[in-house]
Amino acid sequence: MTDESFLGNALNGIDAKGRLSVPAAFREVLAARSDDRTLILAPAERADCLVGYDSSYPAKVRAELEARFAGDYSGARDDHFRATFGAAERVPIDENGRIIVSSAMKGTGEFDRLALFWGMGDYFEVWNPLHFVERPNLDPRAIRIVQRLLDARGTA
Amino acid sequence: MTDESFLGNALNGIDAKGRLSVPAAFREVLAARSDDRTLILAPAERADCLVGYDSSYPAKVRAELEARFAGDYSGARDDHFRATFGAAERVPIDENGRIIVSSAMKGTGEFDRLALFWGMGDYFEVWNPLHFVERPNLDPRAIRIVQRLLDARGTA
DNA sequence: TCATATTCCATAGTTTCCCATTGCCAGCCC
DNA sequence: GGGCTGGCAATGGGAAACTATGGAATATGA
Repeated sequence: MTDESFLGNALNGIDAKGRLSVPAAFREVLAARSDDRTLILAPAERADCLVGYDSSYPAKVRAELEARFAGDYSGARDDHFRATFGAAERVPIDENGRIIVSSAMKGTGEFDRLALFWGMGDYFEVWNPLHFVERPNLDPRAIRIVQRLLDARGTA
Repeated sequence: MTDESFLGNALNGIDAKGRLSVPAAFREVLAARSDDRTLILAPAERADCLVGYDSSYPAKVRAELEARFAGDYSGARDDHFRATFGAAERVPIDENGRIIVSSAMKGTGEFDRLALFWGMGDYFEVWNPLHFVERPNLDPRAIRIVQRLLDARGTA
């Protein structure tokens, strides 16, 4: 089987109802990894963007966290679980391949009208493209890709 | 199979009669985990909030506690069991998806008019949102999510 | 009998579903 | 090679369904 990694990128619009098309290439990877039509969205740990996974992710993270905090009955353990699960969402993908970006996620990702999907191998990120291109220390070739996508949309 | 974890969050109102809507997403997880229309509410062990879970979960809690206190025949062990089980309640979910928050639980969770549901993977928490946002050492992104929810309600 | 608690019904605001439209790309035929 | 054509991806709008919540009606108990 082909290795199911999230590759590539796409710039899609968020409409007035909060609807956002998931790129077809990513939908295929999601379907190959777990066969229900949902994905998991969560705040990224080190950037103001979102991360997306297939729906097998919560079980994996739960196992990891429980191993890591085995025997730890402190509040720190609880705070970790809070940040991991309470801030994430399970989002269904509709017949047209779209998800609804809740207002909470819109706030966390600081989106306005556009969302940039960016493959990260095991998962993908969803950015406000305007933040992406201003990120320092990022490969300038990646930034140029996004700038061309923005230009193709008509400038902003 | 879809992994049934409690993910996400919701801020709902407690009305004059003590009625509180359980978020639909959590109701689905509860139903998937144990098909009766009730949930268990209990004081949280390490924070001034409540924890909620489906009715198959107490057995798991008991197993965990027994492992944790294996060989411990002190009063501390008994006090833990007292706090965990005696103070818990089984609460029915009505046709509209609501529960009644008893005055005991209102006191334990220190609620006034609003209740914050927060997913923790295997279970969920119910907070007075004003306490949640003041919790030190909690991920600031989680706090911002709740602050936005509070703002959306009209400030308090 | 009165107060308290519970069930039932009503409604407003969203959200979800369904169908239509547009634009792009690939392949095919001429 | 140029142009036609078919399929799919992304997007837009309207209608139906559902969530959260308020109030009224009925039961329950002191």
